[in-house]
Amino acid sequence: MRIVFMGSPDFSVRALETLCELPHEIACVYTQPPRPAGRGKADRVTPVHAFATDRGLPVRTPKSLKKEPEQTEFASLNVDLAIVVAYGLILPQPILNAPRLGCINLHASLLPRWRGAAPIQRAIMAGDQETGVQAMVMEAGLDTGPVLATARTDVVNTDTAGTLHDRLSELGAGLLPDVLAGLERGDLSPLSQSEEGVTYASKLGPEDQSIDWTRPAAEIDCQIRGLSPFPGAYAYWSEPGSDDQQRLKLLMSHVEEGQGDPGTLLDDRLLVACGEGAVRLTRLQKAGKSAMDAADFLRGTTMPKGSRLT
RNA sequence: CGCGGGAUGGAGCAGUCCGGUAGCUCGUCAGGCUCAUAACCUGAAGGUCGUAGGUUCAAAUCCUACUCCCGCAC
Repeated sequence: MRIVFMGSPDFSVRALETLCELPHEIACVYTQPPRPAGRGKADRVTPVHAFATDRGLPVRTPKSLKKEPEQTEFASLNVDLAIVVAYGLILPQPILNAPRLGCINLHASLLPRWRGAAPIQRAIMAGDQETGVQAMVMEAGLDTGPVLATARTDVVNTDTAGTLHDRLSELGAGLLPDVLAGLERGDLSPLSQSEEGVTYASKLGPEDQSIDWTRPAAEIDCQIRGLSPFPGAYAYWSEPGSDDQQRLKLLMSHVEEGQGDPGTLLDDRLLVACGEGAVRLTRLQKAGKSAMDAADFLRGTTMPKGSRLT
């Protein structure tokens, strides 16, 4: 088949790599345009862009697909299928209609749960025990199309958004060979999504990152792991006798017994009282420093029992 | 030219302002002790102080350029 791949972040790269190994022709790779990002202000190409360039694949980076010239150009590729994995642009109906077999999307949740932007993080933050990745037929609605294939995985209490991201990326790529073969034969049976259990994984914002210590420990633990390693949950702490608050990024934790005034350190080894129970911080990062495990962190920073995180 | 922090034995840090024998907590190794819930005691090894120049009798420390890491913002 002649295929267009559309994707942007690291999550998509694994799928593109798999696609390269399959006996199909990649007509073009669409990805988000280079933008000023990171420190400095240099334009950065997306991970998909970098990978495609490396493989010598043609790349296009339109800012939008809503205008007719882009749509015409897309249609003129005359492809059988578009595979979309975390592309980051809305595909208008003319685009969806252009490929002979339509557009399929890989989405990192068990739909209809966690439709939208940040399904991996939201699944952990909500304490889901299981999640997965699905291939679906794209429709105009946001992640509403019928499902073609599913891979499931348990979410364990040592998972972070990072570990889950890597696993789902791998599982998603693994769905492609069978899905493409099935589409080619025309013998897949798309399964409409349930109308119940719909949730939306809204984009992460600053309000998701700050910790409310009055919440139960289990929820805070999920918040910390769901935002790790990126963008990170954070708390403020000031050394005893000092007024400067320093921002600490909290990257890993687990729930332990304990109770006290929410936010108070219950020992000198990073056990923090929550509204219900306590969390032990096991990996964290000071501003300007690299992330480190609790044991390393405590060699250079003393956080005595009784001091407070806010 | 977005703002800012940082690089010092294996780990995490102090020392830099005010130049003068490289220090702390841990780890490692050797010996001792024997139940101390992060065991303890004694001893030892281990560092051209990110790189390249410059100033100086003397540079981790002052000056210049560069590399790499990170926080914010985007």
